[in-house]
Amino acid sequence: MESGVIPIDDLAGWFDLQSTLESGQTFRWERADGRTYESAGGYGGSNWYHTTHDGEVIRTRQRDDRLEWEATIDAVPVLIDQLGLDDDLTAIRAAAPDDALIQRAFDAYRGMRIVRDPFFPCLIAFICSAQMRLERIFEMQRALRQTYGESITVDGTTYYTFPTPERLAAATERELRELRLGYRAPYVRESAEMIATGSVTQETIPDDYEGAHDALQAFVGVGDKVADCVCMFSLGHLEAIPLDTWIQTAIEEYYPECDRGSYVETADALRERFGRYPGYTQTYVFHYLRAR
DNA sequence: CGCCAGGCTAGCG
DNA sequence: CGCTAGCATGGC
Repeated sequence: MESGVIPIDDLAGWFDLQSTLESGQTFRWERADGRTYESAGGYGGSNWYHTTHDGEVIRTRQRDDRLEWEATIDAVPVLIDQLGLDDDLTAIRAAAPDDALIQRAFDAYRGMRIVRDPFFPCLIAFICSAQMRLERIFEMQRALRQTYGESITVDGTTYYTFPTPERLAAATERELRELRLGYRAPYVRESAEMIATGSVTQETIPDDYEGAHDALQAFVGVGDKVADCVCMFSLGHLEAIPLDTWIQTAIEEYYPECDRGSYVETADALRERFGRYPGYTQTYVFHYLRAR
């Protein structure tokens, strides 16, 4: 394995690996101790995480101002791209609206960044996310990897890639239900099939946010909210504001005048309140409300 | 037991 | 268009 260090002092606005990976943005990084989501360690912990990318294994952990990595490739460009290390978090933090809830959320998780996941695993994870707790979404993705992914053994440890669209399309609904995907099983299978057959793919999704938000809903199991999650956590549209149950609660309690009835109009109204980087504000507020 | 969790689909008016 | 029943599973 190759290895290296990314100095965090070189990044604008600090970095926190644990809150970035355990805030419900991504479900493709496993913590080496096998646990997930705030259990054991608390934020700023120095746990190892691992994932696979293009058939290569990447491990990383943070120790204070050093992001250490070990991988079967040079992981630096992958980490920079997928962990948002190029985002100017100093400017994003400075532009956060002067609003009590938003300021508290940004202060609570300094260094949390928005991930950029590969398209297919992101799509499948958020199709699975409907009416599910974060821990269960993670368990479902792990089950998909271990059942349909390819195994890679490095230094005596076995890792699993995320399955290809073709492999998931070839699974049966019954098999997917046996992995406890519930009513999401046919959504996963059919959406994978759409990509495998080429009827809708990442390449057919428009480049602009609104076009992408609409086009993604051609997939089965993808509505306004899941489309916004894929826009933000894979396609880089940081103006997306997924309206989930936690954000709906925030609207009721803090921004009732933003409730315009429909999803799109409410999201537009909330964008006016969330400042220059709406997706970052949304991600911090979501995580703050959910994890407090 | 009931309620809820990063909602969506299909069917109706 | 908007509205709603039904949908799997597991934690509390």
